Amino acid sequence: MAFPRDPKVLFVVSPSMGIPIYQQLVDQIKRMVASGQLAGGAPLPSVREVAVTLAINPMTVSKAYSLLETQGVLSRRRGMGMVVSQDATGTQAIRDRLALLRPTLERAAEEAAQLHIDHGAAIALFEKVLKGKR
Amino acid sequence: MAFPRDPKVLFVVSPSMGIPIYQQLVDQIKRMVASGQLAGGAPLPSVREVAVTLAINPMTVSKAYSLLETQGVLSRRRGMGMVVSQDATGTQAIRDRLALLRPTLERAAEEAAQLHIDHGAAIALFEKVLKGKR
Amino acid sequence: MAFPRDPKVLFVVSPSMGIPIYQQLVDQIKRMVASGQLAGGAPLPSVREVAVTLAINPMTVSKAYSLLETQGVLSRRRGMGMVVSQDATGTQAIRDRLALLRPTLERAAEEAAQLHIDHGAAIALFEKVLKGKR
Amino acid sequence: MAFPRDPKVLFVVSPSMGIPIYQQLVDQIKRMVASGQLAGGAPLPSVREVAVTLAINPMTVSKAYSLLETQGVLSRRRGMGMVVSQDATGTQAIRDRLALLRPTLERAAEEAAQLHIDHGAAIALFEKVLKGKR
DNA sequence: GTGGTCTAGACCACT
DNA sequence: GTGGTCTAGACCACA
Repeated sequence: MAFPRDPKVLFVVSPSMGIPIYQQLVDQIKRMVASGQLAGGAPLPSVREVAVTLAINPMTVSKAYSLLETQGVLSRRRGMGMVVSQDATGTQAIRDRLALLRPTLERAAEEAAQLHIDHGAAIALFEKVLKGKR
Repeated sequence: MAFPRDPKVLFVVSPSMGIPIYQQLVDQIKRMVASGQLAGGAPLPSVREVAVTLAINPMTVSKAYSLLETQGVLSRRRGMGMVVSQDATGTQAIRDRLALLRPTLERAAEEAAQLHIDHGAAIALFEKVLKGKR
Repeated sequence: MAFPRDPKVLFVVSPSMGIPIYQQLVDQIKRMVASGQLAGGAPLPSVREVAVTLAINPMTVSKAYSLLETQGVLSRRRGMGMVVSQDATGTQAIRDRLALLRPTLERAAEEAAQLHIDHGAAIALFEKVLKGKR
Repeated sequence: MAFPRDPKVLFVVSPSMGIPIYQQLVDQIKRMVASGQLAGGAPLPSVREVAVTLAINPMTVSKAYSLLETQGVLSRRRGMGMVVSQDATGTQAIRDRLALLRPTLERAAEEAAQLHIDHGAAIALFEKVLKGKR
């Protein structure tokens, strides 16, 4: 049990949703890194563990991890599985949390424009939704 | 009291984008109905016409129209083309423009929460993005 | 006004239903002949009149009349429009009302079999539906 | 506890008949779900398999499956094929076998009324037809 | 003229 | 392996 502490990381996926499972994992891990929930060097649960827990295909988890490795967010520690990169350029880029939020807001702005919803109404709705979140 | 001839309805699609063409058409028509640009009873350009104009396959257009028909947004006038449903429940649901915008904003709120971005910062970013739209 | 009495015949069609309009007209007229509501020699409303009343295309009415003429149910009286055939073989065949009802019941029996509904339950449901009709 | 492998599900279609092939498939699968022959979670033969077996185009099969998915009868397991929805509202509605039979019987009752056929005669004919089915 | 159906075959995304 | 998307082109039914 000399492993680097129990990685109490939990992922959630919604199968049969529009977004691919591997993509949901990638986004989720990025957000956890950005918010500091996953610090540099922190270990990630093994591919097999995630696969069993979420009842998904191991290859799907592997694809997510590989993608994040390519992007420099995760590193492969031989014999120890994946860990969050210490301060690689990849991780650096993710630290800008606003940048991660922007794409979705841009899509919302696009939709608002096409629906002829003015800025005030759109912002009001966003505020309402944010408050409803908790 | 003649019918609004020459349906000057124009669609735009971005091929080679991630979103399927038929889906782009579906979303676009829904927004046009929602914004009142396409009123109840308004005729839609024929499948062939759209296909030629956008240089896509008629079946792709047909698929979009069929989907909208099952959703109650469009009605088929046998041998006479498609028209926007008069006041079907489907169309009704679409009339609420804010409701159409909400899902995306909810996703944004969800992401903001996971990123530990506070409400003020999120709203500020949304305002910035909205202004950037034009 | 020397026309053979006002043909108080009324047709009903449900547009945007599965069954073609001309077919609905054909079936309806056959049933009216079978039940005696339209006796031999009785005049039918003109193509134009039916088309205007039901707000459908005259060609559709014409197609129904022509089909019935081919089948010997109607006859074309020059200058007088269509009338029910006096006792042509076509009309004769229609006089068997049960035969007209049979196809639909056969389809029902087919469906009941595929649904594994036994005869007793199917008949019980039919009785219930018949009583509900009035 | 292994999944019910070898889905011995067989479909039959009559090409060159009036009813579209995809519609025949849809109806057939609905009846199989209704009669319990296809339980919730049961896997369906792959699009390609059905296409080869019935010697029809994969897209035709795909269209049937897609329709049943939008109706909530089937679910897509990403990359793993289609299965019968566990207990979706769509499936639920189908479980009532009598309800599936009713529309046809109502049409028959309607026709009987228009033909002035009394209830007794109509039921007698239905019994006769049912017996003739086997 | 309208939309609907089907085919044959290619390519892509997900697991 | 799975289903999804799109194409090009043919034929049919309806009004």
